[in-house]
Amino acid sequence: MVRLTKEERRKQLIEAALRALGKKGYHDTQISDIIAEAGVARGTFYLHFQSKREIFDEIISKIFVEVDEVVRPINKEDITRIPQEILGNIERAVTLLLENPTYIKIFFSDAVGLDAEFDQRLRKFYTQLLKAIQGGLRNGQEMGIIRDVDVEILSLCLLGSLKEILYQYVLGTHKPPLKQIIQEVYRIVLHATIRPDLVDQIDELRKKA
Amino acid sequence: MVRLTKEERRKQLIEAALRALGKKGYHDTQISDIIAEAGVARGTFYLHFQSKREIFDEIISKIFVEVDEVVRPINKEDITRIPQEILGNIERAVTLLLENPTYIKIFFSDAVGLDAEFDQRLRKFYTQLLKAIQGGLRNGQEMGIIRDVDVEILSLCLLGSLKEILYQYVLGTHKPPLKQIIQEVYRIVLHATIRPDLVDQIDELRKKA
Amino acid sequence: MVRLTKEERRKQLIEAALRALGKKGYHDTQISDIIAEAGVARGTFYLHFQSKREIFDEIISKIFVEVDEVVRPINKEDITRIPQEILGNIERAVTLLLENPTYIKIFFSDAVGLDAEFDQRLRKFYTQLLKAIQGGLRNGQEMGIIRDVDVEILSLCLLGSLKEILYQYVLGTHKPPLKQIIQEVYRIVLHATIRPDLVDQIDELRKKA
Amino acid sequence: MVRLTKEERRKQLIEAALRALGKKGYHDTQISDIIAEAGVARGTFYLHFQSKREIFDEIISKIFVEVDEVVRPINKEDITRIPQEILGNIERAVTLLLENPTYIKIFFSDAVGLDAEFDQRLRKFYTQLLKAIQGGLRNGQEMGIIRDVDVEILSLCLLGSLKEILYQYVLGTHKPPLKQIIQEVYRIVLHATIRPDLVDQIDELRKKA
DNA sequence: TATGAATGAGGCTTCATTCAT
DNA sequence: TATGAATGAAGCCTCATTCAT
Repeated sequence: MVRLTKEERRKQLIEAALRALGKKGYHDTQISDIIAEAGVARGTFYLHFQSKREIFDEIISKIFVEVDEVVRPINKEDITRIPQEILGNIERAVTLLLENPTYIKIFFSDAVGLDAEFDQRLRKFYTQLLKAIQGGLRNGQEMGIIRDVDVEILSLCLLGSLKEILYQYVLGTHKPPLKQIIQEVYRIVLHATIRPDLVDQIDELRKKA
Repeated sequence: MVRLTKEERRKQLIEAALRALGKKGYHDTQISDIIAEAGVARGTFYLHFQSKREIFDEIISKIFVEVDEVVRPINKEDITRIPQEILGNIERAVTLLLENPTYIKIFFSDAVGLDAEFDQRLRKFYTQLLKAIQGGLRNGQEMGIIRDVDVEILSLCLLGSLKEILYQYVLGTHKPPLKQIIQEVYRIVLHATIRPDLVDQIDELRKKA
Repeated sequence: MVRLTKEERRKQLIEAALRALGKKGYHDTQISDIIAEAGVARGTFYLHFQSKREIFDEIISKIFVEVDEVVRPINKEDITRIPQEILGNIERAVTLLLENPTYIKIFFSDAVGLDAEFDQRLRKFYTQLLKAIQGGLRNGQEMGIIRDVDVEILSLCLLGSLKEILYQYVLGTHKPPLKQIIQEVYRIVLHATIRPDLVDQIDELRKKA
Repeated sequence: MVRLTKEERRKQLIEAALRALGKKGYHDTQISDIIAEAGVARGTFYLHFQSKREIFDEIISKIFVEVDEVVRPINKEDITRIPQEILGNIERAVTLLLENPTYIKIFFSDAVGLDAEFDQRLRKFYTQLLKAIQGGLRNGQEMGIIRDVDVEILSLCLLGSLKEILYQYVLGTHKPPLKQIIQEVYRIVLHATIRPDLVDQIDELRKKA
């Protein structure tokens, strides 16, 4: 019988749950899996979490927080730095997710349809993300950089593209080096969004930075 | 007690299951839901399907078939018709899915992570779809129409964009008219893929058609 | 596998639960006991009752109803018949309870403290019973038959006496013939309540009847 | 961490358990409740009691002892003092119980049906009590004071009356002042037991004393 | 073919008790 | 003596599947 402090055990259980979730997905992950992964007795789990649901909530929140920490607001003062900053956000987010493939699995599949309450949290998260993207795009349009395009649909495309790449990455279908992914995504985004005649010019900015 | 032929009953059960699935998702759909929806006794279900899993498989297959039927191979002989044909494929697929939102729900959430066997089927489906898209893109590159871009990543972007739009559509977040969706997607795809200097030219082709 | 109609099985389960309750009391009666007693699988229980609590509620209600059916309102028109009618009520109630000793066990011990909701039902039942007794006593006082005594306390004494006799009967401590119990209780009640100088006179009335 | 002697801690735990029991009843009182009430760690409890059952036994014994200490044997030499002594016993017992409502709760509800062993202790206690009452009654019959009545049933009535009054008192249904309760009970007992023609005479004795 | 009562493995959670510190 | 983390048996309930009618 190994004794840890409450805090340590809690953390360990969350990590164990994350591993279990990664292996089996939410619906097939049982308390048994989590405690086996943690090497702990059944009762110990309930010493730290009131229910299976609670630990899952904790995990979701944890992921939200980590993603939030990594995505920084774009400083729109200095136009020349905008591409770089967008790129930085994408890079940091993608890196975080690729380093924690389970996060992707949870976000993109398990969680959806989990239950009403969670669906709402997830939807809210995406809605905010989309709002942010849309804001950026509209801003670009006002500045005359972004093409005349339905901003809402374009934002969905950007989000969907990223999600799909990550998802397939996790599935192992396609695993190019991280740098390359970012690079390509950036270029695609560029073409999809920037006024055709400005693409080269903008890209120059980035290369300099 | 209504007596139907085996085939009729089977079909009726599949439709009932589809409705139930649409309401609750795979994991929360119980046999009880299906038979309630079908207005049939418990035993009757097992007269037609060996297990819950089997009817689900059937449904998946059904969806695959329908999607397959709607996506037609592009005739590459006549270059001028290519955009139109691609557009046609997208339109037909999108229409099918939007008319059967449950299909989307199943594909994009429930099914993922269902279990190893299903995951493989789904992956295979997507792999084929991606292969087709990639083929088209490479073709376009050879012909000098498509930009010099990582075809694999671009194909993921296209797929992801479409999925995301459909998914958000189902969630009800964003519900523009079908025509507009197709239109915008097409334009985004165009810019994302076509050599910038050819965009206008190509678009002309489509308008004529 | 024996098949009964839903109604039959339900009834059988209630009877089984009643037996189990009689043997072990509420807190120690497990679903296992009930289904063992009924010779039925675990799932079968839940086909008929949503929870352990539900079947217990059902049983309580059943007992309430049976007791209610047996206790008839006293007709105060004909004074000479009042003693006889009271006696009849007591006799029928006592007979019912002695024939179903489990009822007594449940009422007098298991049930008390079960939980807030049930406690309230039980309390309400007793309150009504006490009200009825008190009404009878006050009536008697107005007619000059019943001694000048605190009616509320006297009613508690009457109720408590009866409960105790029944309870000890069930425990097996003291098991005189039913007739004798009724007889003695009546006489005790008589002396405890009736104006001393009228006792003999009143008792004559009963003997005639 | 306050350090107490073994004896002090034990006493403190018993008091805490008594409070917990009073709030929730035996079946719903958990070790957690007791230690929370005592402000002590889980392990500490088991340092002093081997099991939940043990502390409960201790409590029961404690109550038995206290009741025993309060009920004094009747001195039958001086007939004139008998009513007073009986009254004194009742008064002291009732006072003790009303000052410790938990005792009543435990005795009259929780405990009953607890388990075979405890049931036996309780039954033995009551049997002794009843024997004592019966002894007194028979004595009175020999002396020609008590009516010709079934002593066993009468003793049950007396016990039951007292129990019911106390129980309803605890429930809060009826809370007259203590003095009045004793008074009324005495009068009821008097009429229920004493030869009708002696009632007044006997009551005089008490008033003088 | 149709019914719906019956089954029982399996999951979640509780809580008295133990044990390392 | 005191702590509180850890244990695991045992109970409740669900639900896919079976089977007698």
